[in-house]
Amino acid sequence: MIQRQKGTIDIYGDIAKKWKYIDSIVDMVAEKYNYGYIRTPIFEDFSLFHRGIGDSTDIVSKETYDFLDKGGRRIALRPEGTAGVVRAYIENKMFGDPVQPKKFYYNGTMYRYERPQSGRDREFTQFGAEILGSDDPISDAEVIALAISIFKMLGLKDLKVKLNTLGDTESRNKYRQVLIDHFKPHIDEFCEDCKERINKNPLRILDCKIDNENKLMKTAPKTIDYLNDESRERFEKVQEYLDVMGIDYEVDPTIVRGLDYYNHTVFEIEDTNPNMGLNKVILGGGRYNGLAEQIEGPATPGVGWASGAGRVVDALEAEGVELPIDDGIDMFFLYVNDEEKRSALYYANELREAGYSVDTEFTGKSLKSQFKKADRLNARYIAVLNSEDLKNGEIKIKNNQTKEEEVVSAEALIYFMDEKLNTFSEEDFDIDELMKTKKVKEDK
RNA sequence: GCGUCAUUGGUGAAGUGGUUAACACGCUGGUUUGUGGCACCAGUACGCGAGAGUUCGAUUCUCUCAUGGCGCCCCA
Repeated sequence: MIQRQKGTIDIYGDIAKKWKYIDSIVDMVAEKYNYGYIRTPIFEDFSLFHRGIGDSTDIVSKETYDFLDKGGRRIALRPEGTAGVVRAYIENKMFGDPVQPKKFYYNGTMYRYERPQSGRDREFTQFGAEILGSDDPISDAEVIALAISIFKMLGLKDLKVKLNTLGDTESRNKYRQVLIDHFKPHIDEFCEDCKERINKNPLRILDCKIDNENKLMKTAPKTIDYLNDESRERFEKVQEYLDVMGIDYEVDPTIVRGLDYYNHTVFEIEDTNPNMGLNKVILGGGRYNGLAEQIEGPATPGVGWASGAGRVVDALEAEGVELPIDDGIDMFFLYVNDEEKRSALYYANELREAGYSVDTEFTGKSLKSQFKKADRLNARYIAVLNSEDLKNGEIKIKNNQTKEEEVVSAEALIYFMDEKLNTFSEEDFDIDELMKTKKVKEDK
């Protein structure tokens, strides 16, 4: 049997509804912040992700899903969204657009060639946002605000923003050296991986799970202490702007990005719910002023983030958030004979065009099993078609909650549905409650 | 790439080197010729991830592969 590829998943049924709902919230909130939807190719030239030199070059090529196409071109499936967006910005000369900065959001599948494990598949979905063309800290703050808005709108509550700065290249290099000087004399006390990391990417020692109790970790120098004035001021501004928007955050000196094009602001958002397990980070991002130049475009400052949709689903699960996913259908048509079947088809079609969700029997099973099916589909009403009734221009409709049955004129079927399903009841809208929440907002 | 545990029907799963692979849910039909969700009865794996080996005989033992879970590396 042909099975799906390692590290891929099929999304369908109720889970698919969740994903669609998340997508719709991302769209809605991003549009409110005036971010434009961008869709870049899933495959790109390998070198887009394998540019230049740096600590992480080996890693990037090791885990990139790449291949030679029939023309001998080296193709990579995109491992992340940012590089493609920056490439598109440059290639389409969007830097020439009079409205700057350009603000983008995307949502799509990404690929990494690695062994699947908890929360990590080979094909996975990320949504993300980028601001290109602004070096002002307001953009750092806004992009974080957008992320928080999306998560809040989804119903997540246990959110923690962790913020740090890597400073500019000068500050970063200085810090890097100080860090090496700090760990090097005692590197024997650390794990094998850290002994590697001190040469390849010393910042990542701070992330080590094995050595995190080592006293040198706590006494390790902090990036903040090695910032030059410009970098420090910028970091303070980012915090100031977050304060203005009332966004809680925590400065965490251990937040570090693996890739070397990051500078200045870096951040992560965690879901702190105890049910989350090991993978608490649901979003990561930062400023990448050097990236555009690395891919041979005009120097363009940028800041953005990406969030794994799978992790967000996990977070919703962990927090027990009930998504307002409308399941169930308005009407299910039952029939037995062929004449009734045609009527089912006719009226189902009519109701669908009037905007109702309707289904009917396909397999011609017993009435008993049709009732069961209607229940499974969570039908609010069941129409039991009967030749006798149809002759009189009538349809028997059963309310599947109350089990009450009434005979309705077939002509007035849509009117019947309008009356039953389309009216606002007092319970749907609690005006006082709405006003109360509005007031609280205004008081702030 | 490394380590580790797993893989039995539509689903959850039990199980043994040897005539019929439990049990439950579900599904189909019937009791009840076209108003169900209850109850009872019956049916429901030419098959135990794939391939090879050991054996008189393997779903059960061994090996290889595939996939999954967890962890490591790495994490954009």
